[in-house]
Amino acid sequence: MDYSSCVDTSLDLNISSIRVKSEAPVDAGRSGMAKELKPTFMDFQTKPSSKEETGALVEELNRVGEENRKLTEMLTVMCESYNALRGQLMDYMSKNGEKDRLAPSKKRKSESSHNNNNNIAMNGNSESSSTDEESSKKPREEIIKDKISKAYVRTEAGDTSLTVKDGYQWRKYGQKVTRDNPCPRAYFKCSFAPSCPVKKKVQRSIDDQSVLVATYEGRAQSSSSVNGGNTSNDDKSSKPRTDTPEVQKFLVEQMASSLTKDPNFTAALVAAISGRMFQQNNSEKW
DNA sequence: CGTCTTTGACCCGCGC
DNA sequence: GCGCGGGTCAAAGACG
Repeated sequence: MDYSSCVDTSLDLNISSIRVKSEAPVDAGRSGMAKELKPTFMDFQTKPSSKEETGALVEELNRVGEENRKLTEMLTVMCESYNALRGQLMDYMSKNGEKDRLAPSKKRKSESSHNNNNNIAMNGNSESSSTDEESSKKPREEIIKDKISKAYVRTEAGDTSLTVKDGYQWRKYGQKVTRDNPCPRAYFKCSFAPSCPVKKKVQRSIDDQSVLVATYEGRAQSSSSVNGGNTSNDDKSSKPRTDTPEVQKFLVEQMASSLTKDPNFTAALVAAISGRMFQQNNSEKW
């Protein structure tokens, strides 16, 4: 699931509360839960003050580790649920979007009608169907080539740049002010492979100028992965390899940071966890 | 020195 | 055929 381009990156998944009685320095919040436990554990082993204390700390560590494992499981379940919901939303949007498209505008590019989508959407599937209408006019090769998806990225208030940090290398080759939006639109090509056909357009939303609308155009690979990342589908031919540890780490960090920054998500997570714990306590009692 | 960004000019499709 | 508008090119400058 690649939502790296529709999120911002400032959050830390840090578990400072878990670092019980440890003076281990914070690891810049980048290494994730399991790794952050290590320094604590090492401290316990190298500086045992007494057997009782060590035993208690190890017990605490085990308990925290178990909690960590449960939280991970819950997070996995939530991600799956989120993906399922997202799929349903995409279906719904593609159906509605089709209605909207059929009505107006014979213009070759009808992008403005999609600006009112919410800022978390990356509606690759619905957009890709937009070529159907034009299929009678376009040359065959273009029909095959076109696969469009959008990403909505909220930016900082003072950030005037048209850059979307999606983890990939783009070369800007043009900028244009369009008629329907006073904010300039920037055109990017993949700079990873010169022959790569994938392109990206970035423009601020006319409704909310703190939101960048990134439109990805390019041929999708046949593997329609279920990872929820439409962008990743589009860019496979252009991107650096996504199976490298660096890229995977980057994506994980992006995902974690965006999820934890979203107040709705954290609220839902807290509710889910507390609900789960409550449920668990009850089931243990009964 | 290589890479990236900027920006005016140019190309092309579409509507009138 | 002409004008408009979106998309692309490419020279020049900036930057590391």
